[in-house]
Amino acid sequence: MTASINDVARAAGVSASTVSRALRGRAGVSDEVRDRIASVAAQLGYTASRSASSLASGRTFTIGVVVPYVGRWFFGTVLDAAEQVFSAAGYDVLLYNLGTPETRKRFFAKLPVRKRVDAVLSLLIPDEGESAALRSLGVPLASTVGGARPGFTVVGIDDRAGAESAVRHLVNLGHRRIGTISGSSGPLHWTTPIERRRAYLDVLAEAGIEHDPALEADGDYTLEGGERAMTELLAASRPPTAVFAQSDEMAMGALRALRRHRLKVPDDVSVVGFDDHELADVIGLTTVAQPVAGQGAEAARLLLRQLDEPDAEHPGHVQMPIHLVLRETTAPPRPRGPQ
Amino acid sequence: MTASINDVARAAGVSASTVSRALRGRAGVSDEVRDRIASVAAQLGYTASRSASSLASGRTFTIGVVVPYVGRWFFGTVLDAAEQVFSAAGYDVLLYNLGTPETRKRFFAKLPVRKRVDAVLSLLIPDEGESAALRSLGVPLASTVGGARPGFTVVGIDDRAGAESAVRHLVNLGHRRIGTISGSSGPLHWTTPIERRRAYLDVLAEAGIEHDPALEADGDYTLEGGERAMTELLAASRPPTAVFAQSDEMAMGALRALRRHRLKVPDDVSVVGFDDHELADVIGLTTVAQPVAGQGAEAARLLLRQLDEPDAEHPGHVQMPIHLVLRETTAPPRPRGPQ
DNA sequence: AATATGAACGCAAACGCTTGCGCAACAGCG
DNA sequence: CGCTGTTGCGCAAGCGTTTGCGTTCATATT
Repeated sequence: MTASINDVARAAGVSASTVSRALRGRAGVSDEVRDRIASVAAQLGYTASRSASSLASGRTFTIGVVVPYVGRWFFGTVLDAAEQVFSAAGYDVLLYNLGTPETRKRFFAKLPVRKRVDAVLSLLIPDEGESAALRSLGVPLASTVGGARPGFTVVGIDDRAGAESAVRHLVNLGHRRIGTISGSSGPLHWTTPIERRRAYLDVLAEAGIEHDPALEADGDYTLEGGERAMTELLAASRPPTAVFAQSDEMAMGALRALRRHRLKVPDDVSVVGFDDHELADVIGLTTVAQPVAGQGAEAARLLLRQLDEPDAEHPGHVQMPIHLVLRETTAPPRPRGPQ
Repeated sequence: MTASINDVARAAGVSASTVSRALRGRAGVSDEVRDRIASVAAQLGYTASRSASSLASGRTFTIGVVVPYVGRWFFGTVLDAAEQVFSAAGYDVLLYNLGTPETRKRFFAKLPVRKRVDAVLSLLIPDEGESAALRSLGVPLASTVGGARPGFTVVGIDDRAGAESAVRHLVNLGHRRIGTISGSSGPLHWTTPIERRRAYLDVLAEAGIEHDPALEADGDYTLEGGERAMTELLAASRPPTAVFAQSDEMAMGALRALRRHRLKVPDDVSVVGFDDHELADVIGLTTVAQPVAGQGAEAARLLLRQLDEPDAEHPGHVQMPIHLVLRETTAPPRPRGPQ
């Protein structure tokens, strides 16, 4: 069918080993022979079979990337950036999309990446068992979400500081009834929602505002969840004048709910998000910006470095910068009548 | 390191061939032995090496998916849906993100998928040479974009009809100066922008409206491009009262531009998009809805069917339904003074 | 009872590479 | 001129599966 290494060897009048060495830039081949082999290979349209070469060498030149939802902006963007780094370095990307609990379970049970990848980049936070499963692969691991984890290189942001700046912004504007839409649900062992919520509580306490449980709702990190959560908050006996949504997509859901309730943003309710979604600017959403693509690229680079220098010292946790972006969904609370 | 088929064979007291047959459900193994092998394999945590098995069998159980930009909503969503179908069927997905001309060129020059995949799903429109390269792989091909192409199973929508319904909607509202933001740029041999533009021209003609070239601008299928294009249109001597943006992301860019110009939507300008982006609903964008995830899933299914029954008859082109979704960015034109 | 039939399993040859080792040939050295 | 190194290349043994074919043994057939 397609040309094999022996076809090339025969056509070039050398042995298969020389072809192998020549094409991969290994030493021990004269320039003349190397050129000849290269041209013959090109002419025959020869590409080494990845299966055969990885079987023989143990290297797969493939990176496994596991993602909760490729379709969501955050993950898509991280993946995009990471893929570019990997493919530029000659690695292929094997994608595992683990949206549902079943697919996730099946993935970690069968571990289809075993013997198939040189490293794994996880865009989801594995629980203890899942972490152990990944570690059992014996390859470098990285993650772009959550906090530091043994065996993983994780590049992330300071969730606490980011959330603090968001809530503090609302406090500084004069808000006292500040709600939050969190994303804590699901079986994810995710430090992110914990950190962000903690920051919310801390800033409130620091400002001397009493915490009202009726002002917290779960938005499941989705648009629809954000909408539901906002609706819940509005149903409180004393609804909030400002809301910190712990992701932009939930913030957008909140905006939708507010629109349905004929409430004006920011006049009636202020909203601040988290992520700086690509569309946050379009809708004028005030939010905490994090370098999403940057984290994907950085994680990919760190992984590659580990593959290149397995014995060197490698950072276990790097933090990327964040900053608050002021747009048009936050303003001082509407002056009230007799308070 | 990790267990091989011989370890399992030894532990189960059978030959490697029997293990192979047993684990893959092939005939010729008694139930008793099959069970024993299964339990031994589970105990040893054995997974067959994909490299070895595909080298021996010629099957890779891997699908190559090539995407222009994973980060963009449309492609991310298609990919998500397709991946689910593939992984449910036991196939892995090898992702190629071909955002830049260089990566794209390199991909088609080296064809890293050669001997690595059983089929290819392309979310970009290959030109003639690229199509030929893909066909040379000798595996089933599918695509979710553009029109019918020889050698490909393509699942798409009726772009012409969709665009017509969008423009006709604007006409019916009473608009006469209708602009369009197209996405024709780039070296993509893409029928989509051609079809959508054609529809735009046809409907104008059908309504007896003279075509004004100043009301066409290129938005490059991006948010920023849409914004630029809208700004251009507004600079026309007689700016449009309505705009048909040929994708939702460009429509969102247009909305941003309009906001910057302090123009009200839909009071001053109506906007209709195309795609029904997940956030279209949030911002109330009137648009032509197409089943994005549906197309990805359908294409994946068709590809799998071709792998299962290579000799059967397979459809070359399937069309999915579309419909106009009315929201809040379109309205009759503001009554003018002496016209 | 002899033979054909089929099921269950093992043998061994691929599959297409990589790589340690060996062997020339040649250069540099004293 | 012999000796040690170096360079360029081929040999052959893997890497871990799959699969065609052969063998054995129990069962069915005449």
